[in-house]
Amino acid sequence: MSDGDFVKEIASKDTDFSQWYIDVVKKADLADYTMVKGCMAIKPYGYSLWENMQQCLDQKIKATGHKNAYFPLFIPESLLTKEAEHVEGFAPEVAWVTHGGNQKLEERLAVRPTSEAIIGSLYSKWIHSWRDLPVLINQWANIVRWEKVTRPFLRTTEFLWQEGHTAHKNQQEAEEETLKILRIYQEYIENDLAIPVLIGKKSANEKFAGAMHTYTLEALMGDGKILQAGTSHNLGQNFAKAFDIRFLDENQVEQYAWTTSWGTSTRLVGGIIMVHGDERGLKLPPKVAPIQIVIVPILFDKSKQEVLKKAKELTDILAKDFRVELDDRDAYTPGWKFNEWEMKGVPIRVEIGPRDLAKNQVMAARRDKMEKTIIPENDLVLTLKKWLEDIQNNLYFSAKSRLEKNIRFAESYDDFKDVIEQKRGFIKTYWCGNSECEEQVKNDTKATIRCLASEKDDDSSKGKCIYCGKDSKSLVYFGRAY
RNA sequence: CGGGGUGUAGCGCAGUUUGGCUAGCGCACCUGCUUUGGGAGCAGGGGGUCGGAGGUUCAAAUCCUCUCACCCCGACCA
Repeated sequence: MSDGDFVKEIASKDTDFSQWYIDVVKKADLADYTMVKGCMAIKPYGYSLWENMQQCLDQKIKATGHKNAYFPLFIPESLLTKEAEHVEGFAPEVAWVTHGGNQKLEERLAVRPTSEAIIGSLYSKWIHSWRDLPVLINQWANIVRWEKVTRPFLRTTEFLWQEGHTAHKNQQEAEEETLKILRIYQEYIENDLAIPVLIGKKSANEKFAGAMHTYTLEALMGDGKILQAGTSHNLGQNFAKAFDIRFLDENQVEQYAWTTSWGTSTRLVGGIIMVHGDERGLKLPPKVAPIQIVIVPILFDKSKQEVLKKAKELTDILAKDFRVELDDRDAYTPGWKFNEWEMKGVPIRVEIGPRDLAKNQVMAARRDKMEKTIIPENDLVLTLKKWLEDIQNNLYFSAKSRLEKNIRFAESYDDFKDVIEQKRGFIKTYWCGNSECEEQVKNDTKATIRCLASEKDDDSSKGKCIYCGKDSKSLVYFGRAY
């Protein structure tokens, strides 16, 4: 039997990836469209997934000495415009508040597209001495960016994220922070979300507006396109100078602080869908799945009461170790439920019916491999625990092997264009460091430099630029990005 | 902003060319009975005024004018 026999509600992943993506978002009950373009409602199942993701990352952020805080949604125009490169980068996508009630405001207010400006202006009040540093703050917040093309989770007008903002007493400490966060992000995205990433520095064209440099994590999606999964910026003293964040150091010398900022967003929900999903729908990594195990009782008239009773007992037992749900809805047949929970990506399904009752066993099915196995009741908790770990690893390693197969080396620009047209994925190649070459490649192929693989004096950087043929400064990864 | 397309029930669509009975179908929804180990069956039922405004006509989902929204391609773009 082919998948087509089962999948009645979602488009084919192979032939129509973007429709498949939209279908999964809607049918798995993650989110819904609203009256405002680009603004989605995140439904309970999707939000629960986000909450689990938040929790995983929040723990890691806090474990490294950062504290959460909250800053305002509105940023006065005069504040936003203080860092020139920053404004220029964000101006086209800022939403403005011009009226309070019926009264026109003296100065219009930006709805934050990111919070460097508002936080920078406050840090200037809070930081006076080297003893005040470092300041290590993170906030979970919503952000608005007026994008022309929007897609649920991947690029929405309003989205949820965390943004860290830190201030340090010297360049080195700021750089260490930037890299520490990069590693935390990598751990979170690879271990918790099971999404393998390539990490590295951004080119000047692609770095954050106003940053000294940006580190990024780049992930391969199911259609060969690349998703930027998170970024960590070393802002140097640019923002400290713009927002006047100064302190007296140990030697009584006045200095500007060195700041960093870093963020990951609900976009990663889109990443989870596009990395792990298949023809049947979502496939969720156990560590963040809202429901890890669903129990479907198989009900016949004669045995209904006993089976339900047993199913409830099992649910209570499993609830001590897992996020578990009993699906005792009467209106749907087991087959219908199987398909629905598969679409929603629940890692493990446990079936219990009269046959199992008699033998003190259950039937269990894994979403990742679509295998059904009988498990004796006595072994249940241990087996399921092992399965969840297994599924988590399996998702990661299959994604990892897909990633590795989709990093290709391009010898010539013709090769490069062929690969981008036909296979996509990452292309590893040399680059001279000139923005114009990067720009030309983008115009020709829509591919951009996702990140640098190595730089300058490193031997591995030596080669000829893929576009102009001159000596290269860097080995880089190109790809078409979301 | 340029080119193309689509708006009829929650979703997907037919009907529009050639105006005419109470605007129809599938899925979903509600009620009841029978069912339930891979998307159940039968019976009954609720829901739309045809994107909006104006016009032509005895009569408009259908023809005309204007307008709005959305989608695709291009341009733009963390």
